[in-house]
Amino acid sequence: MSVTIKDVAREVGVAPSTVSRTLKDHPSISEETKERVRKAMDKLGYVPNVAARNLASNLSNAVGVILPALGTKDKESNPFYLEVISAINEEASHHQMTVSLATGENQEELLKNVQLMYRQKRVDGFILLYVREDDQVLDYLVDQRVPFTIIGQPYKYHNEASCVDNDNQILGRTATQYLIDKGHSNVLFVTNTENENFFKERYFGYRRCLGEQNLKVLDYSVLKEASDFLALKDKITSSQVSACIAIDDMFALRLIQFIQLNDWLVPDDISVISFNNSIFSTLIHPYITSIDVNSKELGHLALQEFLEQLKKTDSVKKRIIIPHRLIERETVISYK
Amino acid sequence: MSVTIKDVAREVGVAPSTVSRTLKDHPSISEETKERVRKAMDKLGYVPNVAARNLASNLSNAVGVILPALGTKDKESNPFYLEVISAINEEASHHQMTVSLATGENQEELLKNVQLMYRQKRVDGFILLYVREDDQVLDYLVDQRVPFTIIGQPYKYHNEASCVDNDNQILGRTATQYLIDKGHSNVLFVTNTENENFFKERYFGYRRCLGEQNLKVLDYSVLKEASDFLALKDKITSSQVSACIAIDDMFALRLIQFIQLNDWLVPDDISVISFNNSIFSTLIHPYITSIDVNSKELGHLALQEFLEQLKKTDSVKKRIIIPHRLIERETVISYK
DNA sequence: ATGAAAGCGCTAACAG
DNA sequence: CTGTTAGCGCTTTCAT
Repeated sequence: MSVTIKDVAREVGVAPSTVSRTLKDHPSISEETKERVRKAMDKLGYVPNVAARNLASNLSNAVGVILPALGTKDKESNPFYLEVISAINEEASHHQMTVSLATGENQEELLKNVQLMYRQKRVDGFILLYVREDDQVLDYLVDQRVPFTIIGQPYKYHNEASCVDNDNQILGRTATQYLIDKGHSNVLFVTNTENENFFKERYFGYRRCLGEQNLKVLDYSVLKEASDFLALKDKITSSQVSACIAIDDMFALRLIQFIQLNDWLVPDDISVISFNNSIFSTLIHPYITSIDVNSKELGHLALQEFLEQLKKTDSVKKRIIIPHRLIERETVISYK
Repeated sequence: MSVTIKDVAREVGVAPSTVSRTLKDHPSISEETKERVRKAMDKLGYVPNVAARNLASNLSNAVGVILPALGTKDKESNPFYLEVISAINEEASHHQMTVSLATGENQEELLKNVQLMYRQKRVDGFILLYVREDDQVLDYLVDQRVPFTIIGQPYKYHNEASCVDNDNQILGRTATQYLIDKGHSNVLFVTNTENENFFKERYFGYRRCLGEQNLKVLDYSVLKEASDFLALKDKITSSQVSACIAIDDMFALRLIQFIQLNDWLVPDDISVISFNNSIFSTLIHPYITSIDVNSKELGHLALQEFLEQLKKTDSVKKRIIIPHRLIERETVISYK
């Protein structure tokens, strides 16, 4: 049926192992025979059978990408995930690897799927696209010494987890400093999620930035349910807030709407800056000034780092920081 | 290392083949021994090695999901894809299959990746998440008799392609009829894409619906670049348009913005209805009245249909239609 | 109803 | 530098 390593070997008049070695560019084969083998491969249209290779090498050449147990439609609609997945996939195909997805309706199901994928040897390890506290999936990976890398920063296992991430503290600081530079002195941090690690970090960056410059730092405000409306309005008025930092673009859109509902103008009365630079920031005017987290790069490097982990399981569990980029648009006014 | 079929066989005192047969619930094994084998599997924690299975059976138990060659950030941000992918993945895991992704920066790269995945036997076939004219990928699949099913409706190969889709003509008709029922008689179809099949179908549904009732049918309007602004404004004014059908939610958001820019109110002056019922329809007020295409169901059925194709390659290339659902929100006013 | 045995296509010692 | 060979774990005839 399809061309095998043996066919190629016969064609060239060498042993199958020689062909196999040529495939991996093994140093102990002479350039000359390698060349002859490669020619024959082309001629016969040889393509390695991954199943056979996997069985023999006990590797699957596949990486599992773990999505958060969705639940909320908000999460599933976040363009960030697909962007990162595409990036991982691109990079993976450059390394002759494929990516398989691990999803689940809830944590238990997700864990089950992850375990099965690994035990069936469908994947060599995983890249996690989320971080949460008390994550059984993460526990499993660490416990079983499954190779993995996280996009984000975990709550624990700081020395057992390799991760690729933005420096969210710096992100928070960058946003804050940008507003300060534009002449804002009463800056408020607004969010719809308090538990995510990236929120805590960004908020902390905000606090330190203001604190260091002896400017007024405000406790963050939550805007999630209708009951939060009044509190936020009061806060803005009483603290004479002139600028808000929103936890991400999608939320910023809602925040802007809230501001306008209260007869304030963006950016004339209140400026807004946010994170992610996703499609949401250029959906409607005023376009949102936002900090790009570089999702492509996150994906690419996550895969490369994962490959490192795979090569030597004992390799250092480093933490790779991806730079960001502030995109100026229409939601911040300058007082200088 | 890990438990194999042999270990189980030894434990029970049967031949490996008996264990293998139990795994597939082969009829020629007595229920009694099957039971004993299953017990032993549980006891030893046996998990089949897919690589071995794949090699022996020449099947990979994996399906490739082909994403459109992205290019535009708009496409990559469309939440529809991730929703469908998740749904496919869910269904796949219920059938002991995994999904691998096929992506590419452009058509050529995508084709290359698809071919490689298939020739390396990483996947048994594909599910396509897009449709385009003159698609080399589709040509390849049909030409090489690779099993596949399309989510959407292809331009050609009507008898060689199994597909799962909404009936976009009915969708267009549903939107139109809804507006008519609410007392609108001058309805305009607005889009930012003219080439996609789903646009053509929805627009055709719109035309037929109005035509059959002897109401005024208008040529569709395009709103893509700044140069389209004036034309659209004139059209609305001169044709006394009271309602617009937008090609999807994301676009509807932009359309609404355009309308408001011209000092019209939604829905007081102009009503809007759109398709997809994605996150974009409930992002900002007025929330958009939209037709849900049921992406979960699309994904689930696509996988099931793909499995059919896999079982018997010669099976009928049917076309499965997924029902839709109109979600009433805040962008359509009733004159009745 | 069950067992024996021959592969599936490739890798990786071990020889030479 | 290259060949020989013994598997990797499972499926699947062919016997019994």
